[in-house]
Amino acid sequence: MPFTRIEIATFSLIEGGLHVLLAKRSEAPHAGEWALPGGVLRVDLDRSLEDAAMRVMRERLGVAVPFLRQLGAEGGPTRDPRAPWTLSIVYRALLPGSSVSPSAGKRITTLAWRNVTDAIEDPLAFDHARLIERALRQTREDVERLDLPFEWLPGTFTLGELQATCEALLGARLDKSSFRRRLADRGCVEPVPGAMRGGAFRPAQLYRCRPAV
Amino acid sequence: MPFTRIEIATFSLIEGGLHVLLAKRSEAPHAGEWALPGGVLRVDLDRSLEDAAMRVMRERLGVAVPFLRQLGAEGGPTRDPRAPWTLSIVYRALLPGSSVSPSAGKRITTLAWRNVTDAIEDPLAFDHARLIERALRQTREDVERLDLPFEWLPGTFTLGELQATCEALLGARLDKSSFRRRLADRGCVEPVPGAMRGGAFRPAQLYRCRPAV
DNA sequence: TCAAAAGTGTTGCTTGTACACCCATGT
DNA sequence: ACATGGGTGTACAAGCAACACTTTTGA
Repeated sequence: MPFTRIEIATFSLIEGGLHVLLAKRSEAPHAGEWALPGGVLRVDLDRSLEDAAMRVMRERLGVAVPFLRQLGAEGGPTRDPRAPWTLSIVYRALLPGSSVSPSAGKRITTLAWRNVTDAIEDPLAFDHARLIERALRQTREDVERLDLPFEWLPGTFTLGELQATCEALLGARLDKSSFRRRLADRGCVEPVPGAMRGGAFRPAQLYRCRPAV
Repeated sequence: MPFTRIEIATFSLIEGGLHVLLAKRSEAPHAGEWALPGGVLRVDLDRSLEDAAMRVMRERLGVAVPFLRQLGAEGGPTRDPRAPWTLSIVYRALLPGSSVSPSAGKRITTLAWRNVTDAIEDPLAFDHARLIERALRQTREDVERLDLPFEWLPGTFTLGELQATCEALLGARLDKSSFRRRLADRGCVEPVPGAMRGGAFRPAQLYRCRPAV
C-alpha cells in the first residue's frame, strides 16, 4: 500500500497580494526548500479524507477550517524519496492571513506566507510547484463563476471590498457595474438592512453572503 | 496505510441509451450486488495513478484506454468491510459499447452494461451509487462546455451523429443550428474534404475531431 | 470645492436559443 | 411527390464588458 499523505494549498490575501502558505523544510529530502504543509493520513484517527485534511490543518497550522476543497490525487514512485510509492491527496483552503500563527514543528523550520508568483519561480520541494499551479487555476475558475472567497471577508462587507478581493485573486481588474449586476442576478449576496460602513468618503451599504439554494 | 483502490466508472451509449459498466459481485461483501469494476493499486506495477487506472481497465475489462479522467478520491473506515480503512481513486472512461467483452474473473460473476437510471435505482455495493452520480454529473458538465465524447464515435462522423451522442448523454434535446454554431465557433471539429456518408437520404459531410490548441 | 469612493444607467458585443426554411436523396 | 435527415439563415433574449454618469462624504 502506498505512503499516503494529505497536502494543503492554503491561499490568503495579504496587503493586497495573493500568498500561499509554505513550509521551509529543515531535513532531507529537499532540505532548505519550500513545500506545501501536509501530513500523513492516519487511519486510526481520520474518519474521512476531509477529516484528515482538517486534522493536518489543525496540527500543522493550528487552525480549524470547516470547508476544504479536494482538488485531486497525485501518485507515483518518484514523488518522494522517503517511500517507494507516494500518494498525495491535495486540498485547498482559503484563510484570512491574520489567522495563522506560524509555529515551528518537527521537520519544519519556518511556516510563512509567500507571494504566489515568487513562490512558483523558486524551486519547490517534490512536485509541489505543479500542485500549487493547479490549486490556483481551480480557485480562479471558482471566482469566475462567482463561487466567491467569503472566507477572506468578515461576516459583513461592502461590495467594494468583495470586488477588491476577487481582483487580487484573479490578478485582473473587474468592471464595477458588471460585477454588481452579476452578483444581483445570481443573488449570492444580500444587503444587511440599515447597516452601513462609514469610511473616509461616502458610506457604503454592508452586505452578507447568502447561502446557496 | 489505507487499502488503496482504483474504481472505474465507464459509460457507453448502447442502442441510444446511456449505460454504465458494472460488475456483479460473487463474493461477500455485497455478494449479488452490482459494483463499479476496480482493483487494488499495485505499487510494484504502477508508475502513476493514471497508469494504475489503465492497468485495472486492461485487467478487468480487457481494454486499453489511453485517456481516463480522474474524478477525485473518497476515503473512510466504513466504506469496505474487508479493510479497516479504504481509499478509492475514481476514474471515468468513455467507451463504445461494442469494445468490451465481458469476461468473468475472480470475485466477479458478471460484467454487464446497465442502463444508468436503472442502475442508480438498485442498491449498489459500497458507496458506488454516489460515485456513479458524481461521474455522471461531471461528464454532463464536460459535454455542456463542448468537451465532447469523441471516444464514442468513429474517427470520422457526421454532425448528426455527434449531436445524437451528446443528446443521449445529457438526456435532453439540443437545437441543431445552435449546436453547429457552437462547434464552428470553438473549432473543435473540422470537415474531412470530400468525404461524405451516404445513407438512406441526403449524404452528410464527414467531420473529424480537431485536437485542442 | 475637490478628491475619492459608492452606486446607477446606457450601449453594444457576444453567445446561445427558437424556429423557419432550403437541399439532396431513396422509395 | 414526399418523407427524411442534412444544412443554413434570421430573429430574439440573456449575459456581460466598457464607459459615462450621478451621489455622498470628509477634508
